[in-house]
Order: sequence, then C-alpha cells, then structure tokens
Amino acid sequence: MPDNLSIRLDFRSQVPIYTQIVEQIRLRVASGQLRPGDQLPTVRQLATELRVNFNTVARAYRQLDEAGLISTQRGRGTYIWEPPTGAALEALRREGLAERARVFVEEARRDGYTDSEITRAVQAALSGGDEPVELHQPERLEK
Amino acid sequence: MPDNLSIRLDFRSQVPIYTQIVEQIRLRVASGQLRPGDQLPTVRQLATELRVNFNTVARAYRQLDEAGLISTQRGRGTYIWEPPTGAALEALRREGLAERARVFVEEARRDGYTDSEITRAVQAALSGGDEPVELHQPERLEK
DNA sequence: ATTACATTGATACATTGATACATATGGAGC
DNA sequence: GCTCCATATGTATCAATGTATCAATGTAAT
Repeated sequence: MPDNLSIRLDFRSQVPIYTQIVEQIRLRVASGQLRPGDQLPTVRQLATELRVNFNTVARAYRQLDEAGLISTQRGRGTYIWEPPTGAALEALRREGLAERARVFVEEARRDGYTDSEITRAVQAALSGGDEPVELHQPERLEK
Repeated sequence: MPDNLSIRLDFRSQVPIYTQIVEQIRLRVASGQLRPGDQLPTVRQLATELRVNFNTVARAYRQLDEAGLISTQRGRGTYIWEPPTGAALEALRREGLAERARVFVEEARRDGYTDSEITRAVQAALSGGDEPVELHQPERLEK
C-alpha cells in the first residue's frame, strides 16, 4: 500500500474534510497514481497521518466504495477496485480537473488574489510552459 | 482550552454583545493571554458562561474568523490562529500566485488535460465558487 | 403609529470525534 | 490440522461542535 497519499487538507475550508479526501483519492485514481488492486492506507493510518478522526476517513472510504471506486472489506482493508472505463473515465477525469481547479482558486482567493489576477496567472502559466502552445514569440525559459 | 476567559459583558451597553466578545478576545490575543493554537471555549460553553445565546457567541467567533484571528472548524472547535510553520511556511513563501499557477498547470498537463480543458475548469471554478474574500485568511494547521 | 433594520434567541442540521462492536487474519500451543 | 486468542481492520451509534435559517425583540427613522 502507498505509504503516503500526500493528501493535503484545508481545515478552514468550507468543504468538509471527508469530501476533500474523497476528491483527492478520485484524482489519484483518475490520473493513474492509484491502480486497481492497490491497497489504500487503513482508516486509522490515514487518519493519523492527516490528524483527523478515523471516522472521517471511514466516511470518505464509504463514499468511494458506494461510487464503486474502491472496495472496503471489514477486517482486511481497502483496495482500489475496477479501472473506470469509457464515459465514466472521462467524467472522472473532468471531475478530477474540476476539483484541482477549485482548490487552486479557493486558496488563491483566500490569499487575497482577485479573479482577474488568477485568470492572468493561469494564462501566463499556460503560455509559459514548454508544452503544446504555439506562439509566435520566443519561448520563455524556466525561471 | 482556557476554562475561563473572564469576559465581562455590559448588557445595558449600546454596543452589541457579540462586538463586546469580539473586542475582548482581540485584547487577550494582543496581550498574549491567548496564544496561537489555544482552543477557545465552544460556542455553547462560552454562551452558558456569559448567559447569552450560543448564536451570539458563534457570531462573534465568525467575525474573528473572518478577520483571520481565529480558526473555527465545524465539529472540531475553535482555535487561535496559528501561523504556518516549517514546511508549510516554506511552501507558502515559495508559492506565490504565479508559482502555484505554474504547478497547477504543470500537473494538469502531465495528467493529460488539454490547455482548453484547464482554462475551462479554472473559469468554472471562478464562477462557481463564492465571491472572493478580501481578508487574508491563511490556511490553518491542525491543533 | 409604522416601517426598517440590527440584534438576539430557538430550532434543526451537517460535520467531526469518541466509544463500543463485528469481522478477518495470523500465530501459539496443542 | 485445529483451536484459541490477540490484533488489525472497517462499522455502527451517539455525543460534541459549529452553521444555517427563521422568529422574536428592541431601536431608530419616517
């Protein structure tokens, strides 16, 4: 099982802890960081790591279980279930990106940045990267 | 948590109860009587002590939270704001908006999202979420 | 007097925590 | 191999805590 899911919680956020956990695990499944058969940390392990009550983790696991993403087995542990396919996978990908965007925006806003500043920063990052952008201007160097 | 904040209320004053609570907690934080990480009495405890409705205390706590002085967490309690330390502080110092946007875009691209998908996701997050908060409310760490 | 607004109180609710429980695993002893 | 039991795992239930919503109250303006 992965020793560290590197889940980041924002205790001050309005979005509940268990939802944050759910979304971040979805994210890792959607991106392939977690693969079918992988064992997740036990509810108590993850709870200790995140400094949260294990019932909160259990609630997140139960939601993921009901969504068919993982398989929780009393006395044994929790495992990633089937790889989502087709439209489900596409939806999951979108949700994953949406969640990441939401977290990014929420943190930036809380730190006092305006919406237009955030938009500009993202556009700058998009055009600044070395990836699929085709600009007529010289590429920017890494900082 | 302190058993007694020794808050004195003047019920005949023109200044609202919740404002009196806010000001006296501000004072105790400023004077060091309340230190970062300290847990405040629960809204119900303090309300009983002061013989007011717990919603009044909750309102005071909410104002202090919005001012960044304390951190209220549903189901957990209320704590004096603790500035981030160690790795979290380092991350905050390093991660300006531009840096965070760069990381966000980089990770999304690595997971196969297209630039237009990323742009749409950010716009959706910007329009979907709450309006920006103008006060500085940095992330709170666990108690 | 009437209206509008701010403040406080009452009630229901969502989230998190504490505790006890049910189930599965693995080893000790036989 | 089998039994027993300690341990590890997820589950169920209730308590504790802050939040949302609306009603009641008081105060000022018209």
